[in-house]
Amino acid sequence: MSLTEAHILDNLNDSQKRAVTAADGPLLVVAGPGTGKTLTIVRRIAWLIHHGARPESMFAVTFTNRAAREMKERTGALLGNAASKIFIGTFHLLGLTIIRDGGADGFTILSRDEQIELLKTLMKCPARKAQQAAESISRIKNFLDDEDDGIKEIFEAYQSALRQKNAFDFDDLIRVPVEMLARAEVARKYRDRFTHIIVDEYQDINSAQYRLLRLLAGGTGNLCAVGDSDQAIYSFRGADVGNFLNFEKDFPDAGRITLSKNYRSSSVIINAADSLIRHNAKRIDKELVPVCDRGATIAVIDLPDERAEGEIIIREIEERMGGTSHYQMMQRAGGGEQGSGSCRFSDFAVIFRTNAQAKAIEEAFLASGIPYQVIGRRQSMQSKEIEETLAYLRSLIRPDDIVGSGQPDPREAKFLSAADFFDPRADAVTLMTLHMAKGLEFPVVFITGCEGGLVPCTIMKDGVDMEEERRLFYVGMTRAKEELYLLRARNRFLYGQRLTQSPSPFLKEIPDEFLKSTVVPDRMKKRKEKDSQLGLF
DNA sequence: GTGGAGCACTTTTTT
DNA sequence: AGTGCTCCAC
Repeated sequence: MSLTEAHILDNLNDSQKRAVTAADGPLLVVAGPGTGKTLTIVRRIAWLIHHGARPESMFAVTFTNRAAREMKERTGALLGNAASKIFIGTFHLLGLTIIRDGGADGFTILSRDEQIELLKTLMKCPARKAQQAAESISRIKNFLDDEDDGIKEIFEAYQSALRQKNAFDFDDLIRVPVEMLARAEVARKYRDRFTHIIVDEYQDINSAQYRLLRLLAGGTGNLCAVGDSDQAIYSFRGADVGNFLNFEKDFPDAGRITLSKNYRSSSVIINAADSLIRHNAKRIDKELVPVCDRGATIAVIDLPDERAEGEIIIREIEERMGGTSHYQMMQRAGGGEQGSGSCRFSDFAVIFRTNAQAKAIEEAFLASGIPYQVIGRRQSMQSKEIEETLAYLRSLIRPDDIVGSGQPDPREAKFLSAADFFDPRADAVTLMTLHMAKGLEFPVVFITGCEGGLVPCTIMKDGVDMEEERRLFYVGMTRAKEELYLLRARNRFLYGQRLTQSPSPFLKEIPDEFLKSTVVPDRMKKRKEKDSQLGLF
């Protein structure tokens, strides 16, 4: 291997180097936003191999295909051939591999929709009820809830239907391996096989994933958990930050390394976000040190309503792009690529708490002609197209294209979601929820709906976890590299109601020195204007 | 099997 | 408000 130690450590800062070269044993890498987490993981893999670990003996797991793909590509770029022998994939793909390895054969995997369809038939009930049942079953299979009387009968019926069909659902891909590994000889086999384990986004693992990891890491304890308690935003689907916070109790001889240097954002953005997140109690305290310049002050804009919110976003984008007319000229001239400045539409992102907010923003974009893409959920206008495209792509895609040459299987196409087809190279403004924004970065970010009721999101439910909501806002803020806008409407139409909105309480947690507030007054009603003019005569 | 009236619902979502 | 679903009538 031509790779030298110097190559592997090239361009790393001190803490990154320490994480890369840390000795065997449990290791917690606390990696704040923009601190070079993936770089560090990839280099650590290279380091371990350089120091004698066999590629087949390690695996790195992520939650999403997107993250797995990136890690795979970067590992491949660094290590070449050896990289293909390392298991790099999602938790579910790891589980699938273990199940198949155990001799199971010819089974199918039920998609979410197929699962609900099956439950509808079994329960002879409307889709809604079936969906609720699917959720309960999912929670049981992830060891989040006990199997209580209410669900027991349905659960049994569902399980026997799966057996009959020789099928597994998504949750089985974790649960079944956990059960397989309960047998000592099976556990031993995998512990012998996998001597080095790396887990990305450890703060987001749920109970089932935790059990699987404990079983696999039981031998050497060579578990490297990478994550950030401040970016735990999936508790609503069973993720438990507690696993991250308790890592050093779980593995008493664990080392801890904190990556503090932020290479992504201006110091204003980093210091503001850091001040905010320090209001959380359930976290591993860490410093976040900006490497970039101070940058622009964060714009807090107080607007009359959600329409004005859309309009001001358009105005700010057009200003930076040199005006719409310029953009249209470029298009007509067939130039296409980008404007004369350094700005592209893909430099901008609009982020919101709820999908319902997308509508007003989309309308503003449609009226302006600025290209945009909404990522994530079943969105209004694009949903059908996306679904159709997805179905088409799923039918075409060879799985080995997705997961690499290691584990080809036609089933793996089921693991694709809409988010996997988000094209970061498309020159369009990206609209998405705070959840979907995690892991991404943009030069200019607009966070809309910075209002009580939405951030934190309390309109639908009380007893909301304030710390998780604060983390979400933190994730949103730290997506911005250069400029950050925090937009709030005084008046908002939401779920059939016009609401008077107060500013988000989180805004007060950011020191004034980082903010510049602007108030846009209510638009004058045309009629009123006329009336007052007439009144003059 | 289809079309329309009425009804319930509306945070976040990967695999 | 708007949608998506159910259920009933034909």
